This record gives sequence, structure tokens and C-alpha cells, in this order.
Amino acid sequence: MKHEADPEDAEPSSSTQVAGGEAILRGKATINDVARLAKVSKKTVSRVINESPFVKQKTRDAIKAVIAELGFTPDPQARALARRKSFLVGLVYDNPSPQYVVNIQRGILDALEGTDFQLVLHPCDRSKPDHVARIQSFIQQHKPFGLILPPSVSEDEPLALALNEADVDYVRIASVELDTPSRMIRTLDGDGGAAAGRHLADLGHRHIAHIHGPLSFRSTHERRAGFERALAETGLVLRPEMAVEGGYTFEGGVVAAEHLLAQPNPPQAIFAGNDEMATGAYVAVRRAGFRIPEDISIVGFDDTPIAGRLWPALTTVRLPIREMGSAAATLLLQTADGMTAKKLITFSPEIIVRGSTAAPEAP
Amino acid sequence: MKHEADPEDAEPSSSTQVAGGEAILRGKATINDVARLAKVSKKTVSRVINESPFVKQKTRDAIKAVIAELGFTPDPQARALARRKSFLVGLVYDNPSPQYVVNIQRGILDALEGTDFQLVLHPCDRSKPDHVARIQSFIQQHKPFGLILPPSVSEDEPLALALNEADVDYVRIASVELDTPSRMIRTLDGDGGAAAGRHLADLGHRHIAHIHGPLSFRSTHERRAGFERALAETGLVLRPEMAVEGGYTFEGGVVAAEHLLAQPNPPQAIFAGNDEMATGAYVAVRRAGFRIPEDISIVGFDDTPIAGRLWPALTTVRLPIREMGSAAATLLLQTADGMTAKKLITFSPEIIVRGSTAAPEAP
DNA sequence: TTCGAAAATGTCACCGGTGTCAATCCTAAT
DNA sequence: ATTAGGATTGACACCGGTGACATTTTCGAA
Repeated sequence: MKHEADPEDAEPSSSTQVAGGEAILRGKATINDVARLAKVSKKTVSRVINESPFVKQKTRDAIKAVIAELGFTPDPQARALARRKSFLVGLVYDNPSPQYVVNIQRGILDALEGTDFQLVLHPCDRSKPDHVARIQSFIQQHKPFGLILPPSVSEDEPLALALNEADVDYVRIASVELDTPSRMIRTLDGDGGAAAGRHLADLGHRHIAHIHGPLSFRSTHERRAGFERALAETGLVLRPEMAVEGGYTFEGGVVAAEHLLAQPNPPQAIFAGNDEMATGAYVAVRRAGFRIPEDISIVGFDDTPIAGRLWPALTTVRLPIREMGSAAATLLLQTADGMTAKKLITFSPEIIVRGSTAAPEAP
Repeated sequence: MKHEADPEDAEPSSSTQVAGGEAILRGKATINDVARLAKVSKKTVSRVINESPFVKQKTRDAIKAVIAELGFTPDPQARALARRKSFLVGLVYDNPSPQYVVNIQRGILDALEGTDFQLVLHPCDRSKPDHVARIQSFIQQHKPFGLILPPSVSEDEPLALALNEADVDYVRIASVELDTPSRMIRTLDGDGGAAAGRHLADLGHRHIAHIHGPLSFRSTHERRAGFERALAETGLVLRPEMAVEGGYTFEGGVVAAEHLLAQPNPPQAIFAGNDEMATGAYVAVRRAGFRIPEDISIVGFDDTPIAGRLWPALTTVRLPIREMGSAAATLLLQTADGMTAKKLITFSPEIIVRGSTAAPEAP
């Protein structure tokens, strides 16, 4: 394939002379090179890059051809500087469960693949008083295109407020709205809790306990409320002494389950607010000498990989975490596309029945 | 505190007029503002920011004072553009174990905290033929300051070669050197394998099996070699039919263990090349009706969180993964500091004895 | 006191894009 | 043919720093 012959239209900018059969140095061309070769101003090239509708089709095609030929890629840093907005998507998280975080990451990366955006990690410690300030300064400095906030960061009202003030877009992943309006991926945690309750009730359990997360998490209440609702439908109630907090952690789950088992009338079934705590419950139950599921049934929540790795495998409520991450990123990017941005996408949980639940044995 | 009175030295650049008692807009000042207030050229300010030694102490102090007063922070994008080098550290990974990845991430973030660098995730699929090209284009576009390569990406010789060509710094986390010299965090996987072997031998086991990772991973061979070496010291040998591949995955571990147990003379103890496979072995062993550790002892490798969550808890070989991630990032950043960059940091594994191993029961 | 080299500091273009607004090109209506 | 008004395109400054090199200080040695 021949290039045009104009003697001036030669090589991409920097007059690097390279010996003989050099591999085409794709990718190092700049917008100026493209403009020169296409015989238009760099501004027009810029318009094409940014898909401005105000470029004649013919011009656009010509420029695109040059871009392809040169393997031109706009420089993210330069663009960021000029626009005062980088191509970074920040994942701001503070979640006790690594599995959860990894899956969210994967989902986001799925959605970001092929775009110009990069995922940067920004863990945050909500127990520190300056956590909001830190995030603000991150935003001021790096000017991320947007943020994704999974729980429990997503439930931080002061943070949401600060974010609305700041110049960032963000998407929350949470089970409930905040007072501050914002775009979000909503999970129907209540339905999940209900599914768990119904499953146990259907199996014939009558004496059921619950290990819940920290009271400061909205999801804790959602899951429990759904659970109690389902029990109520069968005429059951969750007795106060059968509801214990497990902090959403493995260790918390162990302690909580031990507490339950130490009572005069231990439960036949336990619904843990997440898989981590359910895993802890496994340990406590075994230590106490009970069998799963023959003596005690256990249900978890999240369906993290560990659920399938336990023995017997854990019956749990699955949230499509990876898909949620992906949806969150997609939602975030819609602003970029100028598309009519949806405000809310809802995901429903689904109960995955495995080996940790069974009908209670006849006494 | 009063400012100087010169009528011109007023507000930071952009003549935004704000009504009355505005909160001091810290952080939005630019290098020009600093230069003006400090009555020096922006270049000198730049020198201070970059800790150039060629600035008089007095000047430096004055400028630092202004920087502090203004809450000035240099703009990463602008710096990146001018230097042709961004402030991103890329984590290029392709690891079947999410736990591993998360811990590496944490370690890196520990080290990056307080610096100007940000961590960006760059998963990569080594099974795709263009994976090196993709990474190259990532580098060309985003000009990351450096990359961190955990296994198995760290064992990719072609990638290392390409990286040496490209304009990036990188640190490998691996158990062995590559032909291409590079800075690295080395783990003595062989010693870990040996520790596992010694532990089982010391307990009195004589009939021991091994589930190893993919043959394409160097660590697979390292771990196995160390293991066999330790057995040899006790006069034991790993019989060929007692060594099965488990692909470093849970499912692979299940299948491999089933294979071992189906043999006419099943092993008394199993050393799995990582915790994922050990977890799989748990399931297979249970399914086959054996007890852990009474009938069969199991040892893992990595000490990922799941090890402590199993019942009984898994005896395993621990690598300080988080610390390794941190060390890798620190090593990478040393170039920035102009410090004498170390080339190699070695981490030794340590066996963590928990409940999954015991002396074989008298037959 | 004078001079020269080292130490400090400044100048100015440039990194590779985008925003603003003016200039030019078209097309249909007059 | 002429012209108004929208469609295209271009000119130019600017985003906020850094690199290369010039200029000015500074200070000990002559």
C-alpha cells in the first residue's frame, strides 16, 4: 500500500530517523501527525476522536483512515489535563469480604475493557474520622471520571453528600436509597432474606436462628427484615435471643454461633447474613459436635466462592456480584456516552440450595 | 495571620470572585500561584516539588511555606504529560486465586499510601496470543510508572523481554529468576515444599501423595522439588502414581484427590501445591468417607484466608503475600527516590500447623 | 579587589490534547 | 443570483507542569 506522495506529508512528528526496515512504530503518533496527514486542523481530529456530530461524514472517514493507518491513540494524560477530568474510575471500598471486592473488581473490569478507562483502587477506612476528606482530596488531585461505591461505603450518607458537592460522578451499589439522591445498583436484600427464611421454613424447621451483620449496615436490616417476613408467613417468629450479631466476619460468625449453641434450646437452623459468618458457624457447629445438615442446617448470603468449597457445600443466597459491578461501571460510563442515563438498576437475589440444609431429623 | 500586603499578590489565579466568608479553597492552587506568592519562577517551585538538591535552603523553606498555606498539590496529569510518565502503578495479574490477588493488592496499597502513586488493575489472560501486545499498548498509552507482576505473569519470559524493550520499570514476584534479568521479590517455594514434606514425615507418615499445580508454572516444580528433597532426607520417595496435577484450582484439587483415593493403596497424607487444591482435597476425602486428619492428613500452601476457615483448619505453608506486595511496590518506587535500588528481596515460607495433620493412626 | 567555577534561578518552548469563538462553507429560501 | 442561518472547520490560547539551556548569584581562591 502506497502513501500519498506529497514530500512534506512524511513521517509522524519527531524526526526520529530509524534504519531500514523498521517495524512500523504504531501508537506513538500524536494528534498533530494525524491532522497533518489528513490535512485538517487538530481540532477537527479532536472532534472525530470525541465523536462530535459536527463533522462531515467524508472528513470523518478520511481522518479515521489516517488514525487507523498511524495506529494513533489519544494520550489520556493530555486529554485529562485539558478536560480537567481523568480517565480513571475509582473503586472506593471498605468491605470485610475480599471475595466480594474481587468480584466487584472483575465486574467493573469487564465493563471497562475496551474503553479508555482504567480502574484504580481506593480503599477507605470508614472508622477514621477523615475518610471523607481523604476521598475528597483524591478526587481533587486525580479528577477521576467517576467512582463506584460498593457497600458499606455506599451507605455513607456524609460521603454521598460530599460527593455531590465535588465534581464527580458516582454509582452506588446498595440495598437502599440514601437521602441524597444518586444513581445506584440496587440489590433486593430483603427478598434474599425472605428466600432464606422460606427455604428453611419449607424444609420444616421451626426453631430458627439468625446471625446478622453490624447494625450500622443497611443490608443487615434488609436481610433480617425479609427473613422475618418470610418466617411470619409460616407463623414463625424470630425470637430475640435467636438473633445475634456476627459483624459480617468469620470470627464474628464463630462467636455468634457458639453463643446460639450454648443456649438451653439451641436452634435447628441458622441463617447467617453472609457467607463469611456462615463459614464461622460451620466451625462452631462442628466444634460443638453437631453435624451439618443432619443436626443443624445453615444458610449463608452472597454465594462467594467459599460457599462451594465448604463441606457440605453451603446453601446460600446469591447476588450476582460480578454482574453488579459490571452494571455499575456501565451506568457510570453512560454519562460519557451522553446516553439517557438510567438512574437505577435492580438485581434480585436467588437462593442456591446445596448440601448444608436439610429437613430436621425427627427427634 | 496576615498575608503580605502587596496589592497584586492576592488570590490564587483564576479570578473567581466568591461571596464573603468563603471556605479557603485549598488544593485548587497551581504552581503559578505558588510561584507568584513566593516571588520565584515556577521552575524553582517545580524543583522544590521534585526535591531537587539545587535549591537554596532558604528559598526552599519559603516556597514550602507558601505551598502549605495554599494547600497546593501538583496536578498528576500535568506532570505525567510533561514527563511522559504517569503516576500509575499497574498490577498485571492472571492468577486463579482471588485471595492471592487481593493480598498482593493490599500490600501494594500499603506501600503506595501517602505517595502520589495510584494502583491500577490490569488483568491479563495469558492464554490469549496477544496478551503481550495488550500490555504493551497499555504501557504506550498510559505510560505507567511501573508494573508489578505476581505469578504466573511473572514467569512469562516473552513478556519480560517485551517489558525490557518498553519504557517501564517492573518488579516480578516469583520463585525463580528468568533469563531476562529484572528486579524481583523472590519466594523460596522450594523451602516451603520441604517444610511440608518434613512435617508429614516427622508425624510418621510413610505413604504420602502430592497434588501439584500446572507444569507450566515454575512454582509447581519448586514446591515439588523441595517436597521430594525433604522426603528423601527421611528415606522416602514420592511414587509417580502419587503425584497428580490439580491445576491450582479447587475443582482440580477435587479431581486429583479422587484419583489418589481411588487407587488400590490410597495415601495417608496429601500435600497440595496450594490451598485451593487442598480445599478440593477436603471435599474429595470427605466424599470418600475418610476423616481429616484421623484417616488422611492434608497440607496446603499459601495460607490464604480459607485455610483458617476450613474444618479442621488447614495446616499450610505461609507466604507473607501482603508483605511481598508491599515490598514489590517499595522496590519499584525506589527508582523514583533515586536510592540505590536493590535488585532482589527474598521471602521465606513458614509452615503453619493447624488441625488437618496428625500422626497416622495405628492400623 | 577581582575572577572563575559552582550554585541558584530564570526563560521559554513544549508535552498532546480541548474550549472558545471566529471564519468559512453549504443549502434552501427569496 | 442572492442571502440568511445552520453546518463545518480552523485559529489560538490554555490546561499545569517539566526539560534544556541561559543567566545571575555566590563565594572561595588568586
